[in-house]
Amino acid sequence: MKNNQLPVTINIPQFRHDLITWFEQEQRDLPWRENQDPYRVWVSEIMLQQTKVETVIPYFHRFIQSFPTLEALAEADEQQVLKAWEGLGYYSRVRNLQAAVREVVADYNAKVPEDAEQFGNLKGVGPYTQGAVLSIAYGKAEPAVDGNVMRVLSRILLIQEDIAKAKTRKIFEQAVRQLISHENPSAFNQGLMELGALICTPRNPSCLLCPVQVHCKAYSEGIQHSLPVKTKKTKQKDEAYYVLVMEDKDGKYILEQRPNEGLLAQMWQFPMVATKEVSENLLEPYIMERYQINCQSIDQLQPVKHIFSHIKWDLNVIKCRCDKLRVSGPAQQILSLDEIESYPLPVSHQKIYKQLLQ
DNA sequence: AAGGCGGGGCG
DNA sequence: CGCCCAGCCTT
Repeated sequence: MKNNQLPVTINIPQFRHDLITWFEQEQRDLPWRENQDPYRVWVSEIMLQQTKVETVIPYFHRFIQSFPTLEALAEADEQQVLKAWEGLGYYSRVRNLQAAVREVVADYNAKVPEDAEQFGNLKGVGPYTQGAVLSIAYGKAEPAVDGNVMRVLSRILLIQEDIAKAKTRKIFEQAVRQLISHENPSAFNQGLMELGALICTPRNPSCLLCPVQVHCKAYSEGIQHSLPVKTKKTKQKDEAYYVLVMEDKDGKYILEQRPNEGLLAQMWQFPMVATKEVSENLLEPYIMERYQINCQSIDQLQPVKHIFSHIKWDLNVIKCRCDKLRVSGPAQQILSLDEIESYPLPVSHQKIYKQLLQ
């Protein structure tokens, strides 16, 4: 192994002590901190990926209530699992999680493996989640480097590498391996993240309240605001669709399931067609040809704009009153408003659904 | 190494 | 508006 570690020149024992003492004093009372059940810790870590704590809390309660144990989740209906995740985003997280717990039941006698390699090879478990679950649930001294940790340590240790680059994470993992408390890896890792969430925030960090201020090189040089260095910029694509809300005389609607892969995989929606595929005045014949359905009338509902991290959707919502609906494929259903309630819809289509309720 | 993959909240 | 959030997977 090459000895190219960055110089960690802070007082390590003092830093550990200051961080852990602060964490034990100031940590938030969060539902996944009630105990160290590896399953609950695991669920929380998946939910918290790219998602704020306040957003996760209600989802965590509902999810654990519906699927209290690893076995319960393994045996659950996939649609119900997806429904429990509805609105949380990044839906592959929960499909991977269920696949992984099924793996644990099949291969590890329904016990979350303590072995880093075994746990890390499970679906949806990357380097961060691996270290987080193993340290928090099992007390293993493994690094758990997320965005918080990179921000906090970039400031304390004055690390100027671009955190948008994939290999940079390894630098921080090496730093954590030198810093981490072997007596209490859980409090150390959670302390770094809690510090990032409460004190060492992206903008306007509260350095005057920081329990490890005396260790912080960025603060001592007054450059905490310019760290971490991050280059990646997002460019969004614009996409415009007609959303076809086809309603029959019984107040039922056609819903279709999205493909198994890609954006909003396996979620349900009102049928959509890209506006560039058909001009608005030809929608009726299009519906006739594509869905074999005769429209009696066409109305515009409130248009919906929806922003993803990488796409902007402009949804032109068209309500078609139809004499009789029919499905034109296995991925379609004719459903009442009540029945739609039990299907997982992306937020953009929940907005449309809410219009129909009025 | 870079891009796809949600949704919400903040300045 | 752009940025960030307890990231992972595919190419």
